[in-house]
Amino acid sequence: MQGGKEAVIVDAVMQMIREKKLIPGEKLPSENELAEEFTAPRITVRKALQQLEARGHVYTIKGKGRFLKEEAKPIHLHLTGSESFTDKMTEAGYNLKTVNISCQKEPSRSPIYQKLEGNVYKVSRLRLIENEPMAIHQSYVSELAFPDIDRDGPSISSMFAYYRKHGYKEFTSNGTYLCVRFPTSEEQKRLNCNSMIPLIVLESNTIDCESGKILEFNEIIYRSDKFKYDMTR
Amino acid sequence: MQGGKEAVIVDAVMQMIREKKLIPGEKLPSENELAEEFTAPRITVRKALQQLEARGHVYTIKGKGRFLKEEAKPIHLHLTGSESFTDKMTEAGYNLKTVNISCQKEPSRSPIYQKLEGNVYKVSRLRLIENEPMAIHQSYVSELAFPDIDRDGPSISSMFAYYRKHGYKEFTSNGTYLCVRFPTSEEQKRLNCNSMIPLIVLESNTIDCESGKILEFNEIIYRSDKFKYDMTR
DNA sequence: ACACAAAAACTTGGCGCCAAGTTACGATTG
DNA sequence: CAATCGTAACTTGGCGCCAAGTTTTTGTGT
Repeated sequence: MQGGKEAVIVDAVMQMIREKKLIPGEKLPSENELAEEFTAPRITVRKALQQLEARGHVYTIKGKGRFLKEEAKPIHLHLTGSESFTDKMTEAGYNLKTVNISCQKEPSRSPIYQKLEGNVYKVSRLRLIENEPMAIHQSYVSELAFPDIDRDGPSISSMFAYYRKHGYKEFTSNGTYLCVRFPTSEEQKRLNCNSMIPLIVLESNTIDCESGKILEFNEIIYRSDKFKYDMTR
Repeated sequence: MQGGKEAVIVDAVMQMIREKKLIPGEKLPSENELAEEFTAPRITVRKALQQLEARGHVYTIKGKGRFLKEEAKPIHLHLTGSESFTDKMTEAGYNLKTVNISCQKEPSRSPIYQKLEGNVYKVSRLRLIENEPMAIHQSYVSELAFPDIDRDGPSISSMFAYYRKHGYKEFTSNGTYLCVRFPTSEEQKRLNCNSMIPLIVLESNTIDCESGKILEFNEIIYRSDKFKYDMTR
């Protein structure tokens, strides 16, 4: 895989973007122009530009050219507080909406069965801010703990509210891990993002403070480009 | 940009990897085989496979095929403690080495001049664990605070040691932000990674506890795939 | 029957050219 | 002179085929 020239072209365009030499909506140089400028075959230029598009920086109109995308101002998100995502966004004045995507029984091969017993259901919710999909919240809940989860799950929007309805009042967690990965095609559709927008995934759990009982394991999947992640304690 | 089939193929191969249907070193199906299986043009398959390669999952040998890369076991890294990276790794028993990459004066257009006065030098160090490049640490230091930074910078491996030599004893910071971005071609070389390995960048500063003086602004650039990031407080 | 060389079949990589869409320019018409 | 239409020049997108490397099969000689 010939990466040298392609990387140089990607670097050069990224620098143009960073230094504001290109403004959002502005047309990028054409493939032919860049091929000449960098003394590279057109296919190499195309690969570089397609990489930029996959990363979400650029959109393409056939016959017209490629244009720099407008980038939204990232939303400040405190990653290390104990407040829920909902509370954080609401307090900051954002219009937050939650849409339940699905409630599905996990297949028996799923690694969740190394952590939870009984039939485990994955409840997935899409979080939208100002009507734009920003994050996916997924909770893994056992039927042993919540026998009606299969029936209730498809209409749950807040897991905390659901747990409160079952008598749990205060919640904590005993560990949170962060990883970065790329969206599946399904996630691309849900989050309206390109194939190479990295997702920040926080894996954690929810524990009832009083009994120490694990209520769920969860994953919060954020678009990495939509938030400014504050790690300050 | 035709993304549908490409994304489906990427998903399918990623699933094969996740479910251990492919073991490291094993050969992937050829472009022609996948083109037939997914009823897609060969160029679409190639794009999908090249995406997997750019993400670091696959390596290619021309004439032979594509093979699944061995993935190292991620190193546990506590992101929210106050210990230095060096202390964390050393305490965990890893063989950590630091190589000074460069010390360069920041160009006048640099955004660092909105935060620091005087000539600012960027001191870059490469952090290797078991001789494998894992992270880049970059400190932005002003000549006003450290008049000899230009001369001393190229041989600095520990900023904390340098500050201690100047009489500073205890350090804190007043904020840390996390973002995810892709490596420049230079970073790809330094970190020995492909173009689409996301980097986790922690931006912070170092403050002298006693005087409250800002000693530096810094960025720690981690390969996102090499660590298991523990966010637990 | 075995060993070696050549050819065929397979693999990924690259390129030229045509396909499909848009814009600009020149010619024609009212 | 302005408006409209057709053509050329430009744009990105896709495909067939050849390039370059590897492996397998076939043919030949001992």
